[in-house]
Amino acid sequence: MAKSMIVKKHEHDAGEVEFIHAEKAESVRSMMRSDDQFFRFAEKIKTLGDPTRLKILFALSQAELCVCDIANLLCVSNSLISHHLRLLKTMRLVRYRREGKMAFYVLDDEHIRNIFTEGFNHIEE
Amino acid sequence: MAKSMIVKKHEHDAGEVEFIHAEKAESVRSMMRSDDQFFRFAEKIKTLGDPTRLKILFALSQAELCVCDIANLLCVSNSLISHHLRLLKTMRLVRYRREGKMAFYVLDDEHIRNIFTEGFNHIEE
DNA sequence: TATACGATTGAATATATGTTCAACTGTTTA
DNA sequence: TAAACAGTTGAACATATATTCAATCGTATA
Repeated sequence: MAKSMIVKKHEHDAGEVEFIHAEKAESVRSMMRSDDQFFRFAEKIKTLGDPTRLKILFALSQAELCVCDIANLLCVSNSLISHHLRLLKTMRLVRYRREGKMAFYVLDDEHIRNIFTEGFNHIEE
Repeated sequence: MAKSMIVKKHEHDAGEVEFIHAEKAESVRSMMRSDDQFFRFAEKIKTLGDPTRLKILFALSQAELCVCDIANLLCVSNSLISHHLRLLKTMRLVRYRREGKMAFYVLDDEHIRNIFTEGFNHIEE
């Protein structure tokens, strides 16, 4: 109903953080990992959170493929595949080998291979 | 060295897609899942690809907590937690229960609980 | 009943991210 | 040696996403 009325916050001693359920919350706090660990973990997961990259990884879990064939397979540009492969390479999820003017990529992460071979929609993260 | 010279593309019969390594590529193509499956899978993974949500899920894997305590625990606003919880609820990763003016949330996904209890940095997706 | 409080919501913002495009590299081959 | 080709790169763009802020809801309480 009414809004923006005068507000007089309940003054609380210091600037200390107050939990409503102190015991439980403190116990959880003691289990918490560092910000950095959560951040890095999230970065790794993000790498997998894109349909195009998932397709690439799935394809590379089936066979060693050159950039060109991956692009045709997914019906997208060479350039796009190359961009994604760079990221996947940085994250050490794929490995590559040069042969003449071609570059052959393979999946280089057994955990991801398992996700795909173990049914895909079955485990589903 | 030089650039933008006249280009005469090698004309190839029809508009058919051509693989460089036809046999391998066709075999991989036959294993491919639908766009929709990749898309939905990626959506689920994306939900986990954020540090704040990971922290929330980890906290809720340790105990049932109210929004307010989660916010204090992570040193972020109530509002932010609420936004994230809505998404997590939509994705059926958390469950909640109302009690008076408070809402208590818990983790509602055993697979995620395993990821956390099995070492966190050990499996690391 | 008016105020406080926990929680939710929507709009606004800033930033991150996927995709496209054009230019370029290095290798092959005609 | 010049053209074709596989692949890479950086800038530009559009969209998605996380976070903030102010307003609001419903419940409790002084």
